[in-house]
Formats: sequence, C-alpha cells, structure tokens
Amino acid sequence: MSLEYAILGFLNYRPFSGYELKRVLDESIHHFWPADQSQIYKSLSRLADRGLATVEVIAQEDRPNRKVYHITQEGRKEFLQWVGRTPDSEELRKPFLIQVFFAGMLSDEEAIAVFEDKAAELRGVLERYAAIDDSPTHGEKAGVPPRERFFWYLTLECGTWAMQRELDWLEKTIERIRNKEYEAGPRILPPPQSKES
Amino acid sequence: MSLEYAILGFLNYRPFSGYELKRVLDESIHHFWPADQSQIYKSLSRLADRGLATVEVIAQEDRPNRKVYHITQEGRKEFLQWVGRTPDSEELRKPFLIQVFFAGMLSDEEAIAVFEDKAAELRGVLERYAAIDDSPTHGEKAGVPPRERFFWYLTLECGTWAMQRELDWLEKTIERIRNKEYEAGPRILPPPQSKES
DNA sequence: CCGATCATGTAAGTGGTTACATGATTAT
DNA sequence: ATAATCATGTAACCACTTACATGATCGG
Repeated sequence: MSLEYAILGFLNYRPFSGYELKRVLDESIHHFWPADQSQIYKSLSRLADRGLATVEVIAQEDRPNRKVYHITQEGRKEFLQWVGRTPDSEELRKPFLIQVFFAGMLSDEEAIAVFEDKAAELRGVLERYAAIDDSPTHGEKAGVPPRERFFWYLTLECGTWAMQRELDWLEKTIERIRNKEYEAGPRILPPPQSKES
Repeated sequence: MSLEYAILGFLNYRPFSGYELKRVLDESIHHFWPADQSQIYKSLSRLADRGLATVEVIAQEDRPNRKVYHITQEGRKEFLQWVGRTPDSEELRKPFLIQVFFAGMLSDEEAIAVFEDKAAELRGVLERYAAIDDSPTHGEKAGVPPRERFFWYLTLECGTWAMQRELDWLEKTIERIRNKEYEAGPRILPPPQSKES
C-alpha cells in the first residue's frame, strides 16, 4: 500500500518506467522504505489495473520494450487525498525488544554484549545516514525548490534523531546494568523529560 | 521468526497451550510485538515440527482437547543461543515518512495538520504506555525477581523514549513550518546532541 | 437472550523477499 | 574474461492479518 503511494508520488512529478523507479526510490526513500524491484513491478501493474496510471509501451530492439507509466487524473486525485490524510498508526514490531525482554536469562556480561552489539549497529546506521546527508540527493540537488527539499530532508532528520536517541538510551542502559541498578527493581530513569533540552 | 523465539522464551518458563499463550503475550510483549492468535497456533506447530517443543494432549469433553506445549532440550539450547546473539538489524519502514517526503505538495496548513494528527496519535500511544506501566504486569507483579522485571521494564521504557522523542521532533518541526524556515533551505536544526541532556 | 470464556484451527489474501530467467551492450 | 547497465518479469516462499467455523458453559 505505502509503496504504491510512494510510486504514485513520483509519477506525479513525471512518467517513469519500473526500472527507472527502482533507481530513484533507492536514492530517495530507501532509508525509510527499501523497495524491492519485483515489488515495484507488481505495484505498477496494480496501479494500472486500478486506473491510477496508464502504460505507454516504447518498442525497443535487442532488449525488452520499456513500459513507461503515466499518472492519471484519478491517480493524482487519490494521491493528493492520501498525502493530506491523517497518518495511519505505525507498526511497532521491534525484534530487538524480544531479546531485551528475555535478557534476564543471560548474565550481566552477556546482556551487556547484546546491548553493545546493538549500539554498534546503530552507530553504523548513523554513519550511513550522515553519508546520505552529504550526498547530492539531499542537499542542493537539481532545481528542486527549497520547500520541497526541506520536506525531503525532514525524513532523514527524523531517522537520525530516532537513532541517536535510541543509542543514548542503550548507552545509559548499559551503564545501569554495569552498576547493577536492577537490584533496586525497575523504574530507575525518570521518564524522558517532555519539554526541556 | 521473532514470534517463535518469543514463544520459546515463555515455554522456557513453563508449559503453555496456544490459548494461554495468546493471553500472556497480550499482556507482556504486545506493545512491541502484537501476536495474532492464528499466528501463535502456526508457530507452535512449527516449533513442534522442528523438535524444539513437544505436545501433550489433554483430553477434554464438550470442548476441544487442550494441547500443552513443552520446550525440549534442543529448544532451550537454541533459545538461549538466540537471546545472546548479536541482534538482527531492524526494519526501518515508516509509512509516515512517505507522507512527509511528499508533504511539499501540500500547503503549509495542510502539512501542519498532518503533523498535528501524527502528534495526536503519538500522545495517545504514550498514554497507553503509561497505563501499561501502572498495570500489575509491569510493576510489582508476582514473585518475579527484580532483575527479570528490570529487563521487562526496559522494553516499555525504550518504547516510551522513542515516542517521546519523535513527539518532540514533530512539535519542533511544526514550529519550523509555521515560521516558514524552509525558505532558507534544509538543515535548520543541528543534529541531535550526542551526549548532554 | 447475549456476550464472554474456553479451545482449536482453516482459508484466503496482503505485502514483501529471494532466486531465477532472458539477453544484448558497454566498460574494465 | 567479467561485471555492470539496461529492462522486463515469474515462481516460490514467508510472516502476518482477517474472517470464518465449531460448540459447550456461565454470568449479567
């Protein structure tokens, strides 16, 4: 569903083939919505079935014909309605937390190792995010107006914030385990301060 | 996969039937891993197929027989290995960010409305988390040792932090749109401070 | 009388992944 | 030689969701 809307969003800029879409999706929304190639093709034909896009077949020799998809009036209407809608409530599945939940079955050292590994992974992701940030796609690309770029940038910023905060939490938690603060029972850290930096 | 490990984790405490599991999963890990009833039954029979659990059929009249699952030696081994393993890298699909990405197609007022709606949703989730926190399951339940409860509590705390931080970000972002800060191009907020409260 | 509780499952469908198939052209 | 680029897709599979089916018992 979400992927279909993302594709519709790009078709709203200009027509695309499936192949082209794979490339632009990879360098735009990949950090919060990795899109598989075969999933893109499926979504495109579904959009065409639903009348939200039309196919223009461009004949080619020596390689398969290109299929260029154009958004339709209904497509544009449906898309714009969707962008302005109140967002669906989010997925909350965090496999890592299952490990945390049962970490009581491990020794302090083993549990800390799990948290450290997780922290290392997050640091890696943060580095990759920083790299995207410096890449031409976010930054000063093409003739994209600043307001548009602002919202593109927000998606990166949101991810970075979330990661950085989770990393902070991991580091504090590792400290707490080191200090055996669990002996006092839970509820050691105050809930994050709502306002206030 | 994750659900299977979660189930294995509970079977490691004591034997359970599918029906019982549905109940305990709902009041323990539901906030980061909602488990569907039919998915639980499937996972249980898969665990039995893989030899990680055995089935004890308890005959009953007037209602279907109960099937009580016991963890096996291999099950216990596989589970303990898994808890201590370095965590898999996480899913990063955030449908909301697709909306943000294309929010440039909306007016300031429409975009702000989307962010406000998202903020309202998060506030709702935070309230529900606070309610879980006060419920007997987290808190001082049963004869569960404090170290165990500490890790249970961590799963809630992690979620709360993440939510609260996303909410902070949303509120700041709404302010920035109101002030039309996008006119200066992106990169307005400094990346979240790494250390420092 | 209605709905909850106990207790199991099947069937169909969604959204996504992994692997495979084809095959010419161009760059290293 | 080899890998990447261009360009399309299918097939099988996976985790999960939604809806359905059965049917007794018990409390409001």
